[in-house]
Amino acid sequence: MACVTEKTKLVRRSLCPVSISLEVFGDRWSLLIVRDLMVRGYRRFKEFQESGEGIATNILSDRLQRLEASGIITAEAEETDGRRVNYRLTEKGIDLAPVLLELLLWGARNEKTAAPCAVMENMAKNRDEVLAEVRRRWRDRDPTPVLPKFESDGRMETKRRAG
Amino acid sequence: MACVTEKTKLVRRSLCPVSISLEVFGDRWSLLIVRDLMVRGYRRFKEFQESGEGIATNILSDRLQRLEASGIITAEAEETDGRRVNYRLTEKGIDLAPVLLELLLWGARNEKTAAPCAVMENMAKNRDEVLAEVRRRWRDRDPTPVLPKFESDGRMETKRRAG
DNA sequence: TTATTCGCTTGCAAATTGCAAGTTAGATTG
DNA sequence: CAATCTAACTTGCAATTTGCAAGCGAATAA
Repeated sequence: MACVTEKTKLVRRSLCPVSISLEVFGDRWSLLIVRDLMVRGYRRFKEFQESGEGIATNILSDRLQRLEASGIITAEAEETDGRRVNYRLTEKGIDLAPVLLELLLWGARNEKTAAPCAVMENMAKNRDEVLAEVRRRWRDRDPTPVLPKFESDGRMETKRRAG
Repeated sequence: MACVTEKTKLVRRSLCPVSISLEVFGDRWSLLIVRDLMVRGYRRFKEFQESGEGIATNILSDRLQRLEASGIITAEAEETDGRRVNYRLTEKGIDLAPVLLELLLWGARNEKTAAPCAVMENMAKNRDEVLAEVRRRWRDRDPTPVLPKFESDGRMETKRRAG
């Protein structure tokens, strides 16, 4: 029982790979950031912030740090502008491509989204090609989006307390 | 702007399939429950509760309800014992098998887990067969685990506040 | 030098999770 | 039949995390 000099708490968990994976990114924001890096070609804080998902800056900052600590991304200041930080997926991070692709396909098939059906079906039929292309763009540092950004239709879903 | 008679709040989100998927199960507990149904053959509240992940009963209950509301699982009282509720993945739920499999493989490859490497490599090489088997067991209501339960090694990772 | 931009950080409120005890209904036991 | 046990939650409250919006400090532009 090591007594560590950090704020800590008793943690109980299994060593199942799914469980371990979910400890790394078992929250919605982390995988959305990975998506933005992998699929949309985003690199910078401001881009993630404006991704259309409504992430708060403190959460974004926290998640970027966690992803970096987990070895999924790296952060590097731009040489021409020291204020700018460019984030990039690591090999470990790009290895999440199949997870992201399956999430994408599941969502497109089972929920209402703005993704064109034909595009999704094509991706489902050509998983290997898609994954290879994602990896090529990552290797070549090509920021071209794999898919466009599917905006919300501008209508906000509002809910209100009864009464 | 529909005014609903429920507790609600302004929600802003994109219509990207990944984002939508993560709204359904972008928390660690939901996917762990799906794993237990899909991989371990669990059906009952008590089984999930005792899965070794340390889920609190209120969270378990809440997540089961949400998964049911999302159409991912169904809940049915047992005929021989009306206290018992059997949960089962729907077609929509079993369609998450590729997501779970990729999570499993990513975890096994990139993190320290208790999964035997040979088993994981074999699964990675035979994704289609694995997915077919998972679906067959689901269709036949065969609760045989696809994989054993990877226990924590009995040692609890404890942390304590400084001082 | 002032103004703008970038990537955070901060203070506080709201929401969610976690803990452990409690409740209710169904089943079993004696 | 009453007492006891079991299954699936529910509850009250504390701890933690998320969300909002303003603020900060460093780098760059004008």
